[in-house]
Amino acid sequence: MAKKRERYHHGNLRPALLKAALALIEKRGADGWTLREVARRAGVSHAAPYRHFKSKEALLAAVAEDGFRALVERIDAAHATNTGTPLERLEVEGKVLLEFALEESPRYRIMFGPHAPPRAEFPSLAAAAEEVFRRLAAAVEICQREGVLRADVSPVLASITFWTSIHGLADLLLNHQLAAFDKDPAQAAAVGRTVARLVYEGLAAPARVLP
Amino acid sequence: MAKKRERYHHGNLRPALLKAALALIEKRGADGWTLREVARRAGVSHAAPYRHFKSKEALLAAVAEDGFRALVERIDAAHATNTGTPLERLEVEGKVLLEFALEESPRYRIMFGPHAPPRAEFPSLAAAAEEVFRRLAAAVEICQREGVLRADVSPVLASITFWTSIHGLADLLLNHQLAAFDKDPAQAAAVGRTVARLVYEGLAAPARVLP
DNA sequence: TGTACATCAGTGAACGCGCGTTCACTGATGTAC
DNA sequence: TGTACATCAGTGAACGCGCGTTCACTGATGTAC
Repeated sequence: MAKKRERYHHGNLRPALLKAALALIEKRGADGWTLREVARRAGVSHAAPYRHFKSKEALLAAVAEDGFRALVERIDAAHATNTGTPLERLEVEGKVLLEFALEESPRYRIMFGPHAPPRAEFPSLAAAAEEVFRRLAAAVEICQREGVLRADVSPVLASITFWTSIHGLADLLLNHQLAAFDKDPAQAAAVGRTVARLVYEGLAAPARVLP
Repeated sequence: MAKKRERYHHGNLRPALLKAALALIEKRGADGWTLREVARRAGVSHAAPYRHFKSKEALLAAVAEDGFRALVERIDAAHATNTGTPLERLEVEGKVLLEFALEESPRYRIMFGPHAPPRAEFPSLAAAAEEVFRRLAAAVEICQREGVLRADVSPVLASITFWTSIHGLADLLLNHQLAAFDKDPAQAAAVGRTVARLVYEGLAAPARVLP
């Protein structure tokens, strides 16, 4: 931040730009941020980023890509310390997803929000995202095979339902639509657990007997 | 559009600005749009909007407020032609919500997205939003009282779960994260029905007997 | 019915701003011999 | 170990742009008498 660069060559500009962009997006939002200010923050002229990214959007895509990789790492790390039942593994993935959304909201928004760069135009971004979805789908499918998630719907639809609940909750929290739980991340996590339980068990009154 | 205004006074500028803003947001996104272009589209100088809105954000808040009113109207209209069971009424609200999100996505985004104007600063916006939430919460509570939704969770948490699923699905669809269902609104509606059923009945395998 | 006048809803010029991108350039680096 | 030279990663000026907001203004409207 404060330290003035004295060398002509930065030496590490690409990652520095990504870091500066993330910090700036954190401050100004997924739009709001400017390429010139990113350069300024990296202590470099405003034209320098063009040596590393062909456009502003390409930089944004790289930020998103990094985000997907970080998310995959989180998931894998959580699995590494927790080799439980298939259902527990699915739970862990949901938990990691929600935590990531809340703790790394600027990145999350760039990965999944309206400003997400078009995956079709950035193949390496698409590949990184694929890695996340692969893990999700696999966990759901195993649960279905093991008879712990209902198997009368396709894995895709089951995954979507799962993913939908997490994303919906995360997004409402991030957009301050659930004002009651805004302040307190612990509260948010508690709501997450309850919603997860309700989606798993169903909102229907349990008294009903299945035919 | 084409018709040139000849009168000095527009006569109906406020609603014309709101309409133009909505159309522009549709085209350019919830950021992207500019006050000057809205004025241009309304066939008026770029300073004219300041007679009706104290700032760009105030105009945006008015657009959101209109959106909430339109949503309330939709809900009430749907209820008027359908006085079914409490559960059916809840279903209808969910359906209307999802339809609104998909059909009026620009408005929906401004109402619930990251660019939603802060409700605290725009009391009439907050009031309009309140009207929607009141209806949602009421429908959920009646279902709980009638024993058709589980009553072992607070109405608030049940509502959040309901709302979360709808919003999550809507937002993922709008952000093109569910690429498979992007093209076809009928498909999207079908996914909506399935997700709703899954959330109602639960994702758990039905074989399990409750203790 | 006519008129004076306050008020309202527009105009257009101006302010100050910062943006994304391009371009010709230059200083630093690293490689071949 | 030294040096020529290609390549790389920066610089800074410039282009063209449109923005949100303010201001003094003016044309139109409507109201009181």
